[in-house]
Amino acid sequence: MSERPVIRPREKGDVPDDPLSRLRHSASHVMADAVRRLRPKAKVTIGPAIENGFYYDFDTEPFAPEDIEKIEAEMAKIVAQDLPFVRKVVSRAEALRLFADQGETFKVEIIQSIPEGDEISLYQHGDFVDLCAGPHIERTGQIKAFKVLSFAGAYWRGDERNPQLQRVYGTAFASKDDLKAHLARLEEAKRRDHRVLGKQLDLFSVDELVGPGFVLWHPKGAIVRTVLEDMIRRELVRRGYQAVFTPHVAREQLLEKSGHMAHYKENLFGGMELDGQRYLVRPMNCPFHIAIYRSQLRSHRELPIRYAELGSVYRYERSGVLHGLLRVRGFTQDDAHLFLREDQIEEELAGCVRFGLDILRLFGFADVKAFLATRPENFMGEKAAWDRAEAAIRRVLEAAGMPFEVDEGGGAFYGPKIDLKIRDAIGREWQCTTFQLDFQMPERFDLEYVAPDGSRQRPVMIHRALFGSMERFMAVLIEHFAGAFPLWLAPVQARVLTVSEKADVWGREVQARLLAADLRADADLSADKLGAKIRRAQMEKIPYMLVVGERDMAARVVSPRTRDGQQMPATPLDELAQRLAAEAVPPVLGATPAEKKPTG
RNA sequence: GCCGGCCUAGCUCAGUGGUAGAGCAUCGCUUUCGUAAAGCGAGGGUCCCCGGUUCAAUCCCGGGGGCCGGCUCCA
Repeated sequence: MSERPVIRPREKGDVPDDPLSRLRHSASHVMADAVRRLRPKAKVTIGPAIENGFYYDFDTEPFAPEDIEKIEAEMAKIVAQDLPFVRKVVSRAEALRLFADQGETFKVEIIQSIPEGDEISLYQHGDFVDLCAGPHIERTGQIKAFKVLSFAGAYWRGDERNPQLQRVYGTAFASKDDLKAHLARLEEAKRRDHRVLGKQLDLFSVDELVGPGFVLWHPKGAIVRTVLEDMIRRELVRRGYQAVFTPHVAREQLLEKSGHMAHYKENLFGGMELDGQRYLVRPMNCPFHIAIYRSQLRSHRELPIRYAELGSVYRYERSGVLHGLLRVRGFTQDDAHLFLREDQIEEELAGCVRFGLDILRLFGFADVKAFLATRPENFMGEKAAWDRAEAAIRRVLEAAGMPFEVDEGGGAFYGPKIDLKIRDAIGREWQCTTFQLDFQMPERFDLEYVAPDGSRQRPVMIHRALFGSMERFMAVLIEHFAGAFPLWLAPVQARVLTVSEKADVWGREVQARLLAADLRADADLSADKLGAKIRRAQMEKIPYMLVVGERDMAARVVSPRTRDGQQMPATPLDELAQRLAAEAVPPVLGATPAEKKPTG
């Protein structure tokens, strides 16, 4: 099963034509004009509006950071001139001549790729003419709020075999306030960056010596992960899954059989040869679970079989793509493989979707969208089976009342799949959960079960992961909660803060009582003043700060304060311990699962 | 992998062709304090690594590594 990428909002294909996109598209023309004024030799290519702004790609020398202001200043002049955008339809020959004369070889290439018979239009403002389908705003003066954001290398037509161009990113909004709000959102996202918070909160690190893309979970990060894992394990049992453990290394033949050697070779990690045998570190768990399935003859009565494992896998990812916990080279999937009869597809998928939604809701991810990827050109297996499977998926999603989009032909060659996308606290979308139907692996491994009539039948597989990977989900959670984990997840749930040394005895007793109530509690008995202790605890985003001074000690109470700065009335220790313990229990999942236990 | 930027104390960052600094953290002493930083003092550096230029390199040049923004990729 693949670890799915983050879906960063991005336009592709169709040209959007809402007013804001139109404004941004026009702003990209103005930017291209500005760059051409600054660098007459720069060749222009394309410059579309995108989700939160626009970009334009140029064939020119790389830009330097100080070019941002220069380009902005030049753009401001063009805006101030309030030039009209003029549309003009020209013949193919005219267009070709115009851009060829200017040496705009990329534009010439674009014109040549426009289907014969399509209208070719130009948009001009001032002296700047661009090949463009439009539409645009009326005048440059309408661009009231814009900003050049960054530079990047980008390949011509997005193909890395093509020359690399210089991309300039910018954004534009209808008003200065909107722009300001957007820049504030960018700041907020930066503030929540899991890489920054991971360091500040001492959750994890990546060490150059250990290797890029390999995560070291520090004690506090390990607590969060353990809580998540415990919750998963508990739910797996409730839903009829069986936990298995399998090795992280295997003989090369296993991955040859699974097709990974052929289809996944460039991502395989660390081959080694021992005793004349070649071994590889695993990039996926499925072949191992399949090996367990194959260890004995299976009856139709046993199905569905659901093997689950928090399976660590290693994949070589190109160095430039690594990113915090979101894109790593070693990670642990909350993986499971279901082996079923074809007539069980619908019910099992429904169970998977329910399971996934239940889990996601625990973290406050209520806005979940599904994406159904259907049969691609080079599909494997029988068309009729695909049709049945896709129909089953649609029924499942409809029954679950889930909005879903269809990605026609976007499925893997071995089967259709469903991905769930969640929206986090500041509106960004992430994809973690995935369910993939697989007709191919059972074939490759010649999996069978004995049908009621005694015949040997081939099972279908479902690969599924709910968190996707522990690493990725952790990153999403850190950013979603901005590091302030809910009580049940917080590495330190409560910290005792003594006002002075005189309360140390009581402070220790309070901590002991909390520990006895299964709370993750520590105590700050340092010689610092209370204000400093509070500040430290605040920065660690500890949910409860329990202030104890001499007054509290005398009354056998504690004075709690929450991390949102709220002071609560002094509370007797026992009462507080019970209350916090009750509040710290991991949330219970929804309806009792309907899945039946596999018969043993 | 590709384009660009960056790498200085544990962390965040100043800085210079003549081998280096701040704040926080750490350690010691003083302070015993009631809701977001008490005071004083001390220790701490292969200025990412390897080569080159130079009388002299943390600084300039070349190569390598890592990180960051993108691109490409993510069966």
